[in-house]
Amino acid sequence: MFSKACEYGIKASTYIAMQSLDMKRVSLKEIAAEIDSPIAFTAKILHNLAKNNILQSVKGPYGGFQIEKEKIDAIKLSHIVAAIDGDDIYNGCALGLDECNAQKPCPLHEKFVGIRSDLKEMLENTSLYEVATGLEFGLTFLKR
Amino acid sequence: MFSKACEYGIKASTYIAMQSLDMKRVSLKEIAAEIDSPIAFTAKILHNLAKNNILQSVKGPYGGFQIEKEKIDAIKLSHIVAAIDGDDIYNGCALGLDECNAQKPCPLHEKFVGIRSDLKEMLENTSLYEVATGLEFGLTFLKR
DNA sequence: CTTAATTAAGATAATTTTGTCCGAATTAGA
DNA sequence: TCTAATTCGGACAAAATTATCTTAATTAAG
Repeated sequence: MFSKACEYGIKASTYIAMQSLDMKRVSLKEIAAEIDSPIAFTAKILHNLAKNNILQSVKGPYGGFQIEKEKIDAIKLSHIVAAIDGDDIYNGCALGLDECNAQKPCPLHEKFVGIRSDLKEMLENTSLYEVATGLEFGLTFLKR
Repeated sequence: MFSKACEYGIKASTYIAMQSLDMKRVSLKEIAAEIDSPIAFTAKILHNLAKNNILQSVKGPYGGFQIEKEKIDAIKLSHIVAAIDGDDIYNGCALGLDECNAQKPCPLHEKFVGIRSDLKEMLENTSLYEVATGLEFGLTFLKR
């Protein structure tokens, strides 16, 4: 479904958001430990998300990653996925055709219309706030 | 969504089914040309599907691939996907957790329950017959 | 100003997926 | 039986993804 990079990106963003709601900036090392991901690979993903204005990085001692509190509700899963994997997951053809639409559909096109739009809608309507609070309340988990 | 191998597998099976409905056996070369796939890679995928009893291969001159006419309606997309990609697409965790369920869910678990079950149901209920006839009637396409 | 903690950035490596090549096995037909 | 057409099977290669390593840049604090 998602690439490994995207999975890490979503998990990291969720953890950073949770800590940012509590005014805490978190280090790369802490993030990687919390989401069980390779440190250097995670660094690149976070760098990418920072470039895409989804989170902020701060260098130096006491540095780390954070998300502006006011943005946590505005950032949707679709933003993170688009930054890392692009929009193929909900806009691309299930069979990989370059041109696949109602006019010239692949054999699975109609079958995927509903599934893809449900997925797109879910990603566009699910905020980082929502997933981060579930984590904070101990209702959801990032490891195991 | 699907791996490249799985995309080729679905397209090839659809084309073979369409020709088998017309009592025609088709060669690897013809299949690869019709679905626009690399020949040798396609051979391995078809070999796998043959081992999994989804289609039949016949060696020698006038050999090629075919699907028993009576099985075309019984073969579902889920069988092809399971043989090539496994069942992760509808049974796995969206964030890659080994253990992710209602008792110990990842932050996206609930969000994906509906999407995954829709996808599973669709793959389990869509027969090769259905997709092959759409292709035969010129309603759907395997290239471009 | 110096030091230490941290992210940035790029080179490199490992792994997985995708793709190619070639000889072996099979088989229909001359 | 011989030949040619085909799949089979395994080794190999290329590309993409995932992961690691090293050095540079930045910055807080003493």
